[in-house]
Amino acid sequence: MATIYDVAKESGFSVATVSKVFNRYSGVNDKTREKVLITARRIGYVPIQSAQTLVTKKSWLIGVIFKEDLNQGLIHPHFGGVLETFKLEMEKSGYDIIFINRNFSNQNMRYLEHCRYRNVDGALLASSTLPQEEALAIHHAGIKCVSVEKNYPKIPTVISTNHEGTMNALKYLYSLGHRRIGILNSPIGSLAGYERFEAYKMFLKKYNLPYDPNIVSICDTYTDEEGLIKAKELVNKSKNNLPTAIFAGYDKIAIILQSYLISIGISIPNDISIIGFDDIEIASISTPTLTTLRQYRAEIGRKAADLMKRQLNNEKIDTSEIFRIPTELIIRESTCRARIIERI
Amino acid sequence: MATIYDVAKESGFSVATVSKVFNRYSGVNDKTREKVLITARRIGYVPIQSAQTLVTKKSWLIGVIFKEDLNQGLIHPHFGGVLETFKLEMEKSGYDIIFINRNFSNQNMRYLEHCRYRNVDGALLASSTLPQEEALAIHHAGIKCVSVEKNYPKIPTVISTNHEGTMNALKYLYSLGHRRIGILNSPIGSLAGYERFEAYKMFLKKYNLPYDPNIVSICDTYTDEEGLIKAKELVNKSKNNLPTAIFAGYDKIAIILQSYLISIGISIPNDISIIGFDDIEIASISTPTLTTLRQYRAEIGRKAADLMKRQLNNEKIDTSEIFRIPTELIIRESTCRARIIERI
DNA sequence: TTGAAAGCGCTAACAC
DNA sequence: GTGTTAGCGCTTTCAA
Repeated sequence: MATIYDVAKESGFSVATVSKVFNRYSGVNDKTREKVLITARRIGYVPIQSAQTLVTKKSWLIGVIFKEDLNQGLIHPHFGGVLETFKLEMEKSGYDIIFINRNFSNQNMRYLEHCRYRNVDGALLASSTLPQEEALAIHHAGIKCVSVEKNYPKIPTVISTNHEGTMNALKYLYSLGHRRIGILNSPIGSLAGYERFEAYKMFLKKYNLPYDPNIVSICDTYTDEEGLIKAKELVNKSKNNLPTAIFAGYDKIAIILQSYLISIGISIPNDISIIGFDDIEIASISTPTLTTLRQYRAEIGRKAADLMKRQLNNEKIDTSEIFRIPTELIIRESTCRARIIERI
Repeated sequence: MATIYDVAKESGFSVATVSKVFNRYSGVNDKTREKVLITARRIGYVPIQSAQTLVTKKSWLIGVIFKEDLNQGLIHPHFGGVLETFKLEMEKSGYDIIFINRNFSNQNMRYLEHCRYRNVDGALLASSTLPQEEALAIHHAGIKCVSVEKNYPKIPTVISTNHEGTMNALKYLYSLGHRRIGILNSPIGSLAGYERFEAYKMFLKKYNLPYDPNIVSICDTYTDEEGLIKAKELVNKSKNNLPTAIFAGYDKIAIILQSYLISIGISIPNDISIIGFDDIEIASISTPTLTTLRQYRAEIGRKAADLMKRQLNNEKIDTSEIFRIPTELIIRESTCRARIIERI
């Protein structure tokens, strides 16, 4: 492979000059620059990143810490969508994306080790299981962080308006006449799950509706199996007095719930209305199609990339509040007006 | 950050010895090894990959060239699935995954340039639009390649048994009494599309059925819009004599076709049976659920990783034939016995 | 505007 | 078994 020395020799200038050309320094004669560039192209010179990194300490690499219960990884409909736009935006500025994992060694702090091993300039935290301690260690190592999942002190977070979204969903159900609204929620260990559940409780208070544990089920993990178990649990607990509507913490679980209810002879939405959260592709294809809160994944990814770039340019970022991306209520077939009988 | 010199100084040995310890050389005293390791852990030493790469020319990085019409990127249900397992398997052996893109400069051979810039040891070719010329340039640069999309000379390819799968699908339809079977195919520029279409034609010949261009539509791209256009075209061309069954080149387009047919009052499967290819998640959720050929994406990813690792270990790989992963016919609701009336 | 040279952190002869 | 040392390909003072 051609090195900077080859370009220097061939063009008749020194390596210092060639380096300056490639790093867009000002103090280079235009003719010199042109000659160097032509020579470089002719002999197929490409600067080697590892050599650059060694001296500049800048790798142009962004680590992605991306791991959840499901091990769905890249195909995860929500995070995969966020990541796609984040990646595109970072690539525009010359950064490449690399996945950080825990295979690196057998100690703790493995994510941090992996980050240092690869010298990443920044890290996108998109793991529902990354402990605060590890996140902060990465931050303190001088690696610029942005989170799109949990909220860590001093690290900017980009996430949907879970509270408002959930409120809107519940108000919509209320407007349809529903007064007995259950919840099948995502794990409250995740920020999204926590905020949605808090919104649920606040809604009940605000509208003077009783909190009935018999129509509340909360998952501990995001697996399909657990989703089904909790869906059944919810039905069993309330079988003498089923809710007329159920808010499901995310679309996947809404679909699981819907299928289960249909399988035991409950009609959706006539007997029970269902509302999800995410608006993943399946939501518009399932039967009935799912009323849900759309998350703007591309917007989240774009905002995260923006915050990342600004930090990489050493701008100060306000980390005192979470950056929110609005959600939108998408009304489809899984919700309808509560039957009058319910209100007697 | 602690360097190898710090470890050397602190432990009382030389950098050469420390290096040997970290590279698992044999000629190191056990006690020495232990002391070095303890010191390294104590001061938080992590070897810097860019320094290692500079001297060893090995980056432990695998580039993924992953791009298709749809720009779905990571969320692409087929390639995303393949990539996920590939990534996991490569990570087990110490390799990290990096995405190679064309933003690198403004010339041709941009993928190759990006590969060299990052010094990748191998490249997974998963792009439906990567020209042979560029693929071979990467191969000739000494970068180990595996393809999971197109077939390039001298580069091992892992792909599903498209021919047998399509044959099985069509035979199944035949066994249900269908004699007028249409096809709404993926672009034949892709290997998958080509092989499936060839299998279709061979099936007709084998079963002595006429080839009728009125029930054949082939997409030029993988976009949803094009899918719908070609679906309509197929129906329009054959509206006086509709097929009783249609083989769709991939699940997404099968769903689009199905929705369209239902929207114009055609009943699935009673009027027309539909069969897809992929078995993506939606296939089991759509209404009716989709009969389809399951592709074992994890198997493809695993086999690709295996071939990659073997090349990285300088094993010779037989590239004379394509490595095939079997498909499986998954029978669901979108297919049924042809009505007798059709056979009169 | 250009060039000489030191050094980034590591590996791998080679010498001891 | 262990240590010395010359690079790997690049950037960046500093001097010319």
